Amino acid sequence: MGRIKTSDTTSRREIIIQKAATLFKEKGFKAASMRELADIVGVEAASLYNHIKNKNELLNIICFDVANRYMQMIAEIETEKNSSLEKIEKLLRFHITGMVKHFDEVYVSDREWKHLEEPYLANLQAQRRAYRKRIAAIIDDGIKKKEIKKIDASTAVLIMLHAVSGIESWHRSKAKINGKELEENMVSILVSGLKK
Amino acid sequence: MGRIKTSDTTSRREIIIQKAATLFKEKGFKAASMRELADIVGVEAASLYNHIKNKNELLNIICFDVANRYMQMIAEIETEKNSSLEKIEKLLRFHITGMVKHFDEVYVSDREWKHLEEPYLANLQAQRRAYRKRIAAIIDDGIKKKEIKKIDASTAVLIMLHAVSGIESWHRSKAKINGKELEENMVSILVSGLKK
DNA sequence: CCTACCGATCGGTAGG
DNA sequence: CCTACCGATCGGTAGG
Repeated sequence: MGRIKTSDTTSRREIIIQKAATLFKEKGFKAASMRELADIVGVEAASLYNHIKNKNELLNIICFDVANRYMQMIAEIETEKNSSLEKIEKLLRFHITGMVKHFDEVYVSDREWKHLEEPYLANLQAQRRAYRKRIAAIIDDGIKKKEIKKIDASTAVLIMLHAVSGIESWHRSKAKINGKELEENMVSILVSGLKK
Repeated sequence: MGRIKTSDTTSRREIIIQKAATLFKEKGFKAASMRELADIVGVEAASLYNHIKNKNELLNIICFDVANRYMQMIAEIETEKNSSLEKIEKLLRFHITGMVKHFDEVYVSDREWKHLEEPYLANLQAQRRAYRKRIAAIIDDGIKKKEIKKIDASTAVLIMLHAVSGIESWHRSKAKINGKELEENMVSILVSGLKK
C-alpha cells in the first residue's frame, strides 16, 4: 500500500518540477509565484508544500539536474580515445541536442542560477568552473597535438557554450530551420573555427 | 538659474540609471528593490521618484540605450564598402568592446528584457529581430559573393551574438587574459568559422 | 489536499 | 529630499 502512495507522490512531484521549469523560464524565478505554479498544476498554493520543501528547492533540482547531465557526459568523453577535435565535436552535439530536448531546464539553469541559496550557489558555480576547465583541458591537449590552432582555450570554451545557449532564440522563433540542420550548421561554424 | 537646477537633476538621474544597471545585473530586475537602489544612491526610496517615473522606466532606458547603439553601428557598417567578411569582423569587434565597456547595461538588456512592459517589450523585440536580420543579410551577401561558406545565416548570427555575451563569464573571472587578447581570440575563432 | 491566515516586503503616493 | 503610510502580493504555516 505504501508503494502506490509513494508512486503517486513522486509523479506529482515531478509534474510540479517540470511545470516550475516552464514557469521560471517564462517569468524568471523571482517573478514567478507559487500561487501561479499551483494554478498551473491544478491545486491550491498550500498543497504544493506537501511535495516540495519550498520555492528554492525547485530551482536547486532544476539546476543540478542539468549540471549532473553535463558532468556525466564530460566524464564519458574523457575516457574515450578519440582525437581532441572529435571529443569537442561530440560535446558540442551533446549540448545542442540537450538544449533542444531539455530546453526549459537548461534555460532556467543558465539564466536563473543567481537566485540559488548557499550552499547550492557556491556548489553549482564550482561545478560549472570545473566543467569548463575540463573542456579547456581537451582543447589545450588538441593544441599541443597540433589538431587545434593556437588559441586561448578558455575563450574557446566560453564561445562554444554560449553559442549553444543561443538556440534559445531559434527555439522562440518557431524554427524555420530544423533541429538537425541547426546542429550541422553550428558544428560547422564552431569546429572549423578551431581547426588549424 | 534654471540651468544649474536642470544640470544637477540630469546628473543625479544619470547616477540613478547607472547604479540601477549595476544592481539589476547583480540581483536581477525583479529581485532588486527600489529601497536598495535608494540606499546605494544615498537617498530615501521616495526621493528616487523625483528623478524617474518608476522602476520600469529604468529598465526601458537601459535596454533602449543598448539597442540604439547597435542600430547606429549596423547602419554605419552597411554604408561602408568593405567585403562582407570585413563588415562582420567590424561588427564583432564592436560587440566585444561594447560588452567590455558597457558591461552592466548590455548584461541587463540581454537577460532582463522580459520584464519590460508593453509597448516597450514588443518594440525592443522588433528592434532586435530587425537587427539580426540586417546582420544575416550581410552574411547572405557574403555567401552569394563566395566570401563566406554556405551556412544558414541566421544560425551564424545567433552564434556570434551569443558567443560575445559569453564575455560575461570572462568579466566575472577577473580576466586572466586581457581585453585585446580576448578580442583577437574571439575574432579568430568566429571569423575563421565563416571562411570558405 | 484545502481554508484561513501571518509577517514581510514590495512599488509607489501624499503632503510638506 | 524626507516622513509617513497604503494596498497588493509574496512565501510559507497551522490545523484539519
